[in-house]
Amino acid sequence: MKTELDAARDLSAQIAGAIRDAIVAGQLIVDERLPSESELADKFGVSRPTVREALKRLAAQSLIRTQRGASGGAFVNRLRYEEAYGQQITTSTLLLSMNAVSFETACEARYALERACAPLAAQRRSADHLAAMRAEIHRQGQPGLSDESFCASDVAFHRALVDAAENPVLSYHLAGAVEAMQPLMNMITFTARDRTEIIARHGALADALEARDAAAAEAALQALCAYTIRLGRDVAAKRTRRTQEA
Amino acid sequence: MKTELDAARDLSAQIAGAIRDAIVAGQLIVDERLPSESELADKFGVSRPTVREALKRLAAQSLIRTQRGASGGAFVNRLRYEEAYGQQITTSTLLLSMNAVSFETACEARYALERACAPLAAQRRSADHLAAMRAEIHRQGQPGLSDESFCASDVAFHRALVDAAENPVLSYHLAGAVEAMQPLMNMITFTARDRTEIIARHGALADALEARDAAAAEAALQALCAYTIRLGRDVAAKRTRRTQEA
DNA sequence: AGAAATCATTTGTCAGACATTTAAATGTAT
DNA sequence: ATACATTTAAATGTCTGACAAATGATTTCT
Repeated sequence: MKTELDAARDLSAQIAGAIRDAIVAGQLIVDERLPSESELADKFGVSRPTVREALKRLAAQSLIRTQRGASGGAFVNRLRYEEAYGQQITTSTLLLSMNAVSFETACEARYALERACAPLAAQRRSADHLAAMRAEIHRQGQPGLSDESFCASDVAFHRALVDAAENPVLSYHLAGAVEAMQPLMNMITFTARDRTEIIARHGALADALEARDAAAAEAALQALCAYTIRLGRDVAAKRTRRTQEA
Repeated sequence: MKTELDAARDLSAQIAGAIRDAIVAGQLIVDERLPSESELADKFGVSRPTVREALKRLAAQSLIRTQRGASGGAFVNRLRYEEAYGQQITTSTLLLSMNAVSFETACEARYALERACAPLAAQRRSADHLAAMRAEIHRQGQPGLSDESFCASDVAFHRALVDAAENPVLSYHLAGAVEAMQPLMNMITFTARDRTEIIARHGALADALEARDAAAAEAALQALCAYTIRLGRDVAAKRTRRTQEA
């Protein structure tokens, strides 16, 4: 039934797959202890190092955690949003850098996704969310702020927007999209005028949420998207010109 | 600088982290070969099994691939969308099941995200995308279709919608959201009337895309979302009633 | 009874060996 | 000289056995 597919894979990959399937299928529930490495080795007919490699694969995906000592072992891990965020961000970042995704494509995706949050955020935003956004806007206006810090604050601002939608599933999916943009954004040099423009848009967005005006929020995001893509185009154009000169 | 954080982790986790950082930072480029396991063992001052565990961790995240034989070894893997999809879907599915996310929350997130695709899909949809959607609609209308197949077709329909936006980054982020809903959807029993209703909405959505009418597409999605959440509520209500009876 | 010491279990790590795969080098025959 | 077969070397895959370290349970001593 499975030998055709499995034959091509390492034993540790097969074992990891079998255990993962059991977890996904709910045969192993959260916090349940797996058999010890020796027992697993016997069960699968392999040596302990092979079992360990399989377990490390699962640990890398946060599917299990291990504990040493008596009554230790490998336990099915409750996948928390915070852990999933990290992996999601790493994967998204690498996807962008390794596949030479254009700034425009990534930017379009990011703002499209944020736009999805706008109506919910307008409806549910708390005073805390608004305060967080205003704080970042203030930060972005401070003189002497490095481009990198400006980008970091931009990310924090947008994450506050996403969190304002009060939907953890949405926050999870957007974490990657928002954070993965940061390396791309860091390639942009923001002039004082650029910053003023962006800060104004952020202000408009915060105002819209405060007024619970979904349409205005979407419009602000749309404008922000267009402006950011324009900035990206300028950078690309400058680089092309420089390359041609050289 | 790092010893405080590293001290708590296994050697294999530290080594995997070091290599991962090098990949993310671009110090190791795609298709570049890592030193052999023996060389890595020397370099990090650990044994080969420990290095292997570290490499398996990275392999589990598709960051590297290994090849046997002469001139084999571990190579930095180009993270492809297809591979990333799979991990994304597994993670999303587990996040939903392990954190007892309500059907409503997941559904809301999914449709909010799809709504983000609607304007782009309306603008860029090709004849192929439309054909794929129509085909799934036709499939959904066939008598004798199991609930499971109906759900699978629903997923295929929505993925066609997402792909119609012609933005791979968007497709990637939505893959998890759409696919992870399937197990939750499978818990619903669709009556003939439910199906008729859903198929009508799907038809309206396809019509809107064909007419390149973004607003109509968003409206259709909104309606579909509301209807699906209602179905979920009914199921939950029935289950509660049954539990109380018992 | 309470604290200390011991024990048993389990993961973490190491060393060395052999099996298997694969590409390159070598040799051979046409 | 080219084409094919053979050998070789390098690398990963796997196994065995061992010891270290952590940790909860047990026993012992006060």
